[in-house]
Amino acid sequence: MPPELTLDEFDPRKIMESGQCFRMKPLSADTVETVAFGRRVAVTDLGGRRFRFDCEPEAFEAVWRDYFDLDRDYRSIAENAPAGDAYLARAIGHARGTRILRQEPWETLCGFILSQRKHLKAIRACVEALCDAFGEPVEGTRRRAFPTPERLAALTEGEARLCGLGYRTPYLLAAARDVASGRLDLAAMDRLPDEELLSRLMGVHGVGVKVAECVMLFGFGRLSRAPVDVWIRRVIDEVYLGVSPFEGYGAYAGIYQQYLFILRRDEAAKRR
DNA sequence: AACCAGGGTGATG
DNA sequence: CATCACCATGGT
Repeated sequence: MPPELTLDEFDPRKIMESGQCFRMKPLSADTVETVAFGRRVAVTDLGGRRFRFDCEPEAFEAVWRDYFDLDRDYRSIAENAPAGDAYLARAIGHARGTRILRQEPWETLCGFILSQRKHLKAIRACVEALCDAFGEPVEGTRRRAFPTPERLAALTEGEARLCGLGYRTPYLLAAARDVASGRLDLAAMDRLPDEELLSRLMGVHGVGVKVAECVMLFGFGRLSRAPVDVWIRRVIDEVYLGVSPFEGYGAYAGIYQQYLFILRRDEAAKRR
């Protein structure tokens, strides 16, 4: 019996379009599918805040409950947003239902290394190409897992480049070698304080502040981190007059950042 | 068909 | 430290 439950402030389709993950895709009007942790799940919106997770109950408890951050009270996070911040209030209204996924650090690191100077669609395409070419099979789907560090570390630059990575190819291989060699122990880094985690991640060739912050937020569950990308830079400049508001946003600054990002990006898209 | 994309690096003031 | 050209491909 696939788990069914009632969830507040949960919108899988919005999460899919949020830009924090690159492998979620629609199966139908009310169902999305993703692959992570070597498993596959399909989430169906049944209406009335009811959702079905198409997976084994053990997998739901072992992986997906945590992955989708289902035990966090996003309603109270929205209600406790900094007062007197009209733009943030609008962003919360617009992006409501988006949660911060707890993704695998390795895949998150690679995904955001590849994300630089790419649209969401293009990131998805090259991540999926990497998985198709070098990932292990996953039960219950024809899609494949994200390739292991060892697998990618063994590739030549020419092989990897076939997946459309462009000039990011050496960056990805550098990350793979760091992790495969043990020089970068992602599992152990889970316990590091924020500043040390940040500097370790930035030690990878091709990883700067922005990518490292994204990995912290989306791959290590550091919800206070607020990556500054081009969209957030515009929000800071246009709305907050050049002064970053994130220092005052507290432990969930990363969640508010995500809402601001989505609003600003979607507003720009509407203008075209 | 130009133009730009959830940036980073290395070289120069 | 601030700035800047350049990076390789794919989408629009």
